[in-house]
Amino acid sequence: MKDINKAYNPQEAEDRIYKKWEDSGYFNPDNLPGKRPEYFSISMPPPNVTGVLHLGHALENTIMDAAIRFQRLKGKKAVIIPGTDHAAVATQARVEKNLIKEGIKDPRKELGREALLLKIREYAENSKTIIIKQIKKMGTSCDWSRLAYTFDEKRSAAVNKVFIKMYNDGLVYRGYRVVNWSVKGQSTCSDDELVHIERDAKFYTFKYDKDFPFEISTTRPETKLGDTAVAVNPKDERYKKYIGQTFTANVGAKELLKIKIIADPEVDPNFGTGALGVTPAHALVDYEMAQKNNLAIIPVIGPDGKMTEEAGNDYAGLTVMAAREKFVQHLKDNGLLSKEEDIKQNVGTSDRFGDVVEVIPMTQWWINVNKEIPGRKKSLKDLMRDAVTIGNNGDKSQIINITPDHYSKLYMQWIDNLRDWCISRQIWWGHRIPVWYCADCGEIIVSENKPEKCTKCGLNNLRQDEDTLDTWFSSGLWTFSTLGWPENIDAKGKKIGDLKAFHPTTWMQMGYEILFFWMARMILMTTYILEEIPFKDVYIHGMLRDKNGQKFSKSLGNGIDPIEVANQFGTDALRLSLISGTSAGNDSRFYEEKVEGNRNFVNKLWNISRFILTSVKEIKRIDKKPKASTLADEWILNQLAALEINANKELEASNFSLATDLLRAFTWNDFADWYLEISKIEKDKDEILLYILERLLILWHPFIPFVTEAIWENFDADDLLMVQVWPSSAKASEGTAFKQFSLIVDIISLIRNLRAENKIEPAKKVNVRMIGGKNAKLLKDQLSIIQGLARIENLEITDKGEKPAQSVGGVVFGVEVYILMEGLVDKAKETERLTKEIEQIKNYIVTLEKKLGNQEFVKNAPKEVVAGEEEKLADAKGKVVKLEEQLKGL
RNA sequence: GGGCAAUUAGCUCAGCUGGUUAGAGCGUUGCAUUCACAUUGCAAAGGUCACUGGUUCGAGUCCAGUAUUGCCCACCA
Repeated sequence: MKDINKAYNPQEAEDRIYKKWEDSGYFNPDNLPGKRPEYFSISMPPPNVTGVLHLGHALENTIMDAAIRFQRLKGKKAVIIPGTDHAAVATQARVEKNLIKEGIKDPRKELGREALLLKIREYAENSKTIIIKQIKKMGTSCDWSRLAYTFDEKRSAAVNKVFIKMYNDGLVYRGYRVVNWSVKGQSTCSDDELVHIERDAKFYTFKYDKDFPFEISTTRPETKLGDTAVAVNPKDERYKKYIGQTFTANVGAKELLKIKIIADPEVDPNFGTGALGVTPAHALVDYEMAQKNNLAIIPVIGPDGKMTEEAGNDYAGLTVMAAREKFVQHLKDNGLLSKEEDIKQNVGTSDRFGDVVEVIPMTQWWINVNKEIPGRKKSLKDLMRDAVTIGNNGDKSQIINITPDHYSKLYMQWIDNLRDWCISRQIWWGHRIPVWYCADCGEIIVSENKPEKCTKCGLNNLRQDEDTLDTWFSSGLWTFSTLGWPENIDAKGKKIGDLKAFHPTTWMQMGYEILFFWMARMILMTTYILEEIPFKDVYIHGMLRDKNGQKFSKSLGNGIDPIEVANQFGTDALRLSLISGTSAGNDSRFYEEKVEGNRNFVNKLWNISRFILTSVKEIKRIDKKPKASTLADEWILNQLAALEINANKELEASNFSLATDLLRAFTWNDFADWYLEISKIEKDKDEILLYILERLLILWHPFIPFVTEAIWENFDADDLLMVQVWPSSAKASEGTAFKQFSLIVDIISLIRNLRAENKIEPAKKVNVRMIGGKNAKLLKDQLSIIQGLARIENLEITDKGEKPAQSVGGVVFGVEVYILMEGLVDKAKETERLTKEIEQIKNYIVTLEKKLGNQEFVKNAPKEVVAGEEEKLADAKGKVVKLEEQLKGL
């Protein structure tokens, strides 16, 4: 007899089993056994090297791994390409913060570029090591031989290539425009990197000077030193006469302000005075108005967050707040300020550095999203739209399918609002922009490596651009840069190698919070570079929250370390907790009790196996479906077949939670509670037990890979569980076995009640003549009654007489049972219900037939309406047939 | 201001294209347990599917409106 532990011990099994998987080489699709014509590839969203994995990562790993293990079992060439992300700003910000804690006041100044980069690299490498270890702990079956990093040599080469191509196509340009500037981080950030917060502000109403004809209102008086216009609504009678005029105003700036009165329909006449002071240098809207009206741009705030010389001697060098106070004082002193109100204001803050960003005009690198791509007749924006609507290049097989569907609306809305993407950053950790400036002639050379000499003047006084690229630039290339782009494009421009084998990737999962950051950028980059979509299906998962529905966050201190949970309850229990009871796109709560319950389930499965493996005569694999010799056998095999079909269906549709529900119901309720109990009485079920167990292990494997593989070790199998063949039943019938069985259960239930009420003597044998035929749905409960009975030794149910007419019968516990059909207690009720429903639908059919028989209707109604009605009719008729069959079966 | 979602048992959540008497896990209550499993078993209680209308032979499911909650976007200076 096998010796198997009483309880499953994940600590003992997990590391050993992961190593076994790794050693097998099966994480690499090239090593998978058998012919595998179809591929299934997943790019792992690379975790940032800013620290360790959190629960969200654990969720992602679980989802991805469940998907890939399922596909691997299904015989696909399945691969997860793993990797990590250098996360430019995020990582540098984190390391700088740490250094400041250690007492270095200004890390950039004190350490300099090289030394600081060294520190960050050290931190990143350390982080990477931890992250990889943690991913392994989660059981994720990714192909480590293809491990990538957004900042490694290959990915850097890809980044440079793409930048250069975009530059040559005129999509990347260098331009002087207003940017979002984090004074604290001393870097730009893109529109998406802003987090809007509401704060209290003062709203001032005043005149520029005493000669100015009317008042304006603002929350940023200090920026008024750089105003070059006032915008009013063209319909506003108060100001109509001024439109087109230019006034000069003395506000104390370096030069007199020349204020042109311009008309803009966007100006709300009812807000403030209805006149808006336009500061092109320090507000995006104002900047856009300046572009339209050809206005001067006067920066009065510098990148250091202090007032510039343009602001005038009184203000230059002051911080923004100090300048504001001073300017307001100036207005008060001169009787120019007429109102000061408290209002709520929305401001953008840097998501990484946390400070309120200043809008400042600067020369930066941009990606033009509206310009036509040479030879494509489309802009990048168009490509991004096409990918989720008509398909890339109008090819319907190149449509990205987003689950849940409504996120595609959000995506489209984002594209509509998309402006040119500012891609240069002034931080140091990241891909340096491959652009060289000639100090002698000012030539700009775009090149991957430092050119020997200037292409224009021939001198070699070249300096590389100091800036680095937005981290999402490299992330956008992820699906193809990890598959060997650009080497894997041959001379004819055809894909070869991994790129051919696995791109477009099959499936992608991500949280909705990076839909714009990442998904959108991947679509942009991939459709542009490869003229292909990056992935066919995107599964959007929700966010995990704590027990009270709060977000997990460092500041709240409610974080849960997934590794700790895995250590305590086992990785399988953790995985099951993350994936069950959730649905795509919706947030879910995570709490310990849930994990505990799943730990219990994992243990249950372990014990089911323990029971089977220790009680069978010989542990062996059963290839062919065993023959059912009793009703119970027939029933459970039928249930299993149904499970195989339905679990497969749900998994194909990425309904992970539904699949686990089905599996759990079968495993615990049908198989353990019920069939195993019967097997203790009805003997000789070794084959069926082993057959079901084997299949159950495969079906469960995508979700709880460790325990299933651990149990599998007891089979004398020639290969790992992870590469077995996914069972696929062609069909399951609800056939007679199912019905008969539920009837038998009902009988036993009735007898038990009669005994309990002393209507029959407990020891007396009974002849079954009728049944309390309630409802098949109660089956579950009734099955457990059987189990209860199974423990009563003296119970015997027989009908030694001849088999009654109009009866069904079968063998339970080795006892023959016959049930008279005519005595069904609930037959009348059921008949009534069915009759009523049939009648209802028949009425409907008559209505429909009348409608379709009406020539007028058929002639006048649109084709699809008629077709729809016909479909409804067929549907209804089918239902009647089904119901009538049911009625007959009673 | 614009948009997207959610509202189902005490709690956390499922419920696919409308079709038997709306489900699970946890929790609660009672009972059992030398049996593979106390990380157990059995049973019970617990729901006008937010509200109001509509479509339909039939609505938790589709539509409209209301309320509440959450999220995203946005230049009210």
